[in-house]
Amino acid sequence: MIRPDVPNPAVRRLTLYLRQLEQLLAEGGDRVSSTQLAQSLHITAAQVRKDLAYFGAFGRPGVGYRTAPLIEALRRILGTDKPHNVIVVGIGYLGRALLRYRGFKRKGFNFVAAFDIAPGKVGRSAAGVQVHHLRELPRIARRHAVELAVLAVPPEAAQEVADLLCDAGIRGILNFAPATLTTPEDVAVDPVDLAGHLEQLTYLLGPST
Amino acid sequence: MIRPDVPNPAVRRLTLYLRQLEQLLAEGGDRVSSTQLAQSLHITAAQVRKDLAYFGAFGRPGVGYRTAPLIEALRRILGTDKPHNVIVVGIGYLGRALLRYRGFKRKGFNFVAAFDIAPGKVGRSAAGVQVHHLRELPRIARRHAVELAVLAVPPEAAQEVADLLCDAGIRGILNFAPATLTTPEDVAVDPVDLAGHLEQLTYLLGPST
DNA sequence: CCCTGTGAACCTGTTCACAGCG
DNA sequence: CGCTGTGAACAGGTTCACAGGG
Repeated sequence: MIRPDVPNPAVRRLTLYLRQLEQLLAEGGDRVSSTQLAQSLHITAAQVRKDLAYFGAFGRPGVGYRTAPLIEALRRILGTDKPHNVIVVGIGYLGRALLRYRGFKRKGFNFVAAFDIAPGKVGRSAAGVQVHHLRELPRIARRHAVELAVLAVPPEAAQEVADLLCDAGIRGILNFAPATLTTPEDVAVDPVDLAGHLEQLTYLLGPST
Repeated sequence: MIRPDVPNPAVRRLTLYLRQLEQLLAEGGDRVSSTQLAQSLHITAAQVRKDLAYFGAFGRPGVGYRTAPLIEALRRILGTDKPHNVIVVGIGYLGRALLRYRGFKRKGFNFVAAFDIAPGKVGRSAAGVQVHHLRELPRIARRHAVELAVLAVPPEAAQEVADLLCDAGIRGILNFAPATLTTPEDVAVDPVDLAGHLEQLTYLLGPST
């Protein structure tokens, strides 16, 4: 199955559509129009239609989209129709919070192992997940066929760990370390720079106000 | 001082330039070329030059950019040359981890108060910050002239709390709740959907591989 | 008549290529 | 000669506007 050429921003919005649809379904709405969806997300209706149309004709003219089937379709497209095994590397406060974050499990992400190098952490468990020494990573990642990793280590260690993850067959890295990672073509990195996000907001506060 | 019309992606990259420059300075490099900067961030040199040129002529032809002054300039542009008071609303695991996250303090963000509604949390302190009842928010936010808030509450409560924040004079919200917020024009929202980010990665894993 | 799907027009942001300065 | 700053060319995404189906 060949992936059609879809703009990256459109894929990011798919997540938002899915979220909105799930809420809508919970409230008993079994149909939506692109206009409704657009308004609740503060974007245009044409945008919604075009984004969805990249992946198929899910709606019916004159009617709109049926909520439940569209949810299912979006989950299949995004890959969250099946559960995924995930590992976390770096068990500081952030790593622990992420292990406990319920939004992940709700989407079918299961943490199967955690990794660190601090003697005080290795061998214990965090949020019900066993913490292993980093050197065990290749073995354990392969055993559980893990494809996704969450990286929450200090920036100095990030690249080194990323290399290890790539060697261990990981295909996607959610990177919380404020560092730019270099990975092979076939390993995706999604960077989340927490301090950077706050910095964007201070920019918007305006000059010297 | 009127802000020139700068593309949003360019502002986001400013954060990356700053990060790279700080690392470079720590390693003793007192000059950089757009090419070096570009390579370390996996973008083009023209991009770097154009982004910086939106804000002024910081470099010298034939030489490049001087690290220290450029860092200073970027901090001033982004608004992190001065410290900022920040509050956190929602003291779950994520909220607590964010209170402890060192990357914030390193950029001059100081948490002056935390808020929740759970009786077991209110009145205690988390990560050295006092946890108040949500109803105290307006008073405390105003007293400390707080402009920025981190929102880490359940999605159902997000909009309600956002309204409260806006009324309390907050100018920017870093939103970790998976919900789209509606705010007045002059209040900026930067959404960080953690589960959404992992979902982007599963999309990239490809269909049924 | 309402609402989708879509080519075409438009716009924003990126890359190119070069003039000009140290 | 090296490297910046920048207008001009280009590319990628968004919005428009309408044809066509329920």
